[in-house]
Amino acid sequence: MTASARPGRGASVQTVYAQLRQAIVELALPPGSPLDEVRLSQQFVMSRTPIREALVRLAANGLDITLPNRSTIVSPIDFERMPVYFEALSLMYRVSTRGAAIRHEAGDLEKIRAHQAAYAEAVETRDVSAMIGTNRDFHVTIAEAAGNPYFTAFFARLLDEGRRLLRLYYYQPVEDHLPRRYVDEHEAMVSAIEKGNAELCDELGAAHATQIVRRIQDYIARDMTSAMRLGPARRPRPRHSHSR
Amino acid sequence: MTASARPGRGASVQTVYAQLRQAIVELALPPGSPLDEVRLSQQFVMSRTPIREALVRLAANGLDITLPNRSTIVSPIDFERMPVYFEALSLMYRVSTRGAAIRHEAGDLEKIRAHQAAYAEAVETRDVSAMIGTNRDFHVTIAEAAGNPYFTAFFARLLDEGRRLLRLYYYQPVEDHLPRRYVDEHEAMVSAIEKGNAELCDELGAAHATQIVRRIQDYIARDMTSAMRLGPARRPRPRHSHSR
DNA sequence: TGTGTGCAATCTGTCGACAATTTGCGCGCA
DNA sequence: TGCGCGCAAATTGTCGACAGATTGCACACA
Repeated sequence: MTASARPGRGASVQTVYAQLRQAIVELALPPGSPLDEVRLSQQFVMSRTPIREALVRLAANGLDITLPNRSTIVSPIDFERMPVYFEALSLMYRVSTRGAAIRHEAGDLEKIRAHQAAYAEAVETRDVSAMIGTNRDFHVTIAEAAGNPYFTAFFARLLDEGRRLLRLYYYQPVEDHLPRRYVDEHEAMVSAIEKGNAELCDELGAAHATQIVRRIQDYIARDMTSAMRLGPARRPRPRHSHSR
Repeated sequence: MTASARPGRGASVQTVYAQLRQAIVELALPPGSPLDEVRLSQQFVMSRTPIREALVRLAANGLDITLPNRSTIVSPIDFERMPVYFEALSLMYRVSTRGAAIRHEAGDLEKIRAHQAAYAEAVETRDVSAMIGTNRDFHVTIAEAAGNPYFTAFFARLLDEGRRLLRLYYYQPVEDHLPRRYVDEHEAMVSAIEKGNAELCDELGAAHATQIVRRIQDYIARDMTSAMRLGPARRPRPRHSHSR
């Protein structure tokens, strides 16, 4: 989030956009926190104009919300939306994997396998940040192999929003056998794509999504029970107060 | 596209955005035409700043493309993308109609029927512009009834992009029996939604999309044969030169 | 006459400043 | 002490201007 070397003409907006995006999806900027234009124009050493443009582009991707005549804020995580979020995610898992099975071309599998290897390594080294990032890249690359830019863009947007959820819940207890299970599921997907088995890909995508949903439900449930043990007077989890 | 009454603080951007969007989807601004900031700031009577912000937001919705250090242009229609476009559109027809069958609530059907009636009237009066607009509203309202904002936003974006295609091909010969057929198909969809028959909705959505694809394919084929009759020396359709 | 170079016009990217709106605080009043 | 009003600070929306980049034209040259 700190200012780096001053970029050339035209690159300022992209710099700000990329850095803010990174900070948002990695929760360095927590949901609901204000994005003050003057403060940002001081942190990055530039005028408010490119800052504003970056904020508008972030808003278009759903990463922040512009309150008219008030400060724009990092998009809150609306937990009520989680069911429909996973509905969308599940469908895109299925569609992208299925499409990749049917339409993947020479070289696609190599790229997919490369991301898969990176993910497996992140699991081995227990690098949570790398796990989340490489997992996203893995699925985006599959979507690209499916050759439908409309789906790819939509899926990438969903996955980015999902990275924030994953940071909150998914990989919290790193001492866990489940990430390895996902490595296996990914392997099965790659294998099915290579064989061109669309139906199997569809099933694997749906199962993968189901797995993730159940996983997060478990964490939320554990979360609430552990919070309840603290007594009824305290709010369940103050950290979630920014949702809405 | 002309300047209207000067709006208040904060409304300028929305005004420019809405007007440009309208002009683009209705092909008043043809694909590939440049969106000059200074010219626009003269047409609307305001500074370049709100113009730029509107252009950025349009770019985020895929309606224009910003060429660095050059003028931004209205997004070209890439005819090579049409197959994958219809793949995406077809899926969203199915998902939104299916979802509406399962999750529609009180009052949703009334809104859907209102749009359907407006569409039917547009067909009767042979108002092409109204047909395209009401058709979009009809499907967006179904998507809203399905209650998944992720799908709704994606679908709306696809339908807006589709409005340009429709203007180019779909409703060109107004003397046609097919629009009435779509009225019937819409009726069937509403009925299936009301009954909560998700599987039937899925099939109707897929059939609706297939119908539209075949229709446009017919027009393109007719287009090319009629162009070929002009002789081999002339390019098939100069109007398509802006694609890519 | 065709081609390469250089200049001028045009347009975008960025900046600093002003105006309008919102927000928070302090004050008066019951 | 609690509540409402009004002012001041802070922040956004908009503006005009300057600098850098690109494009097109004119001109020189072969």
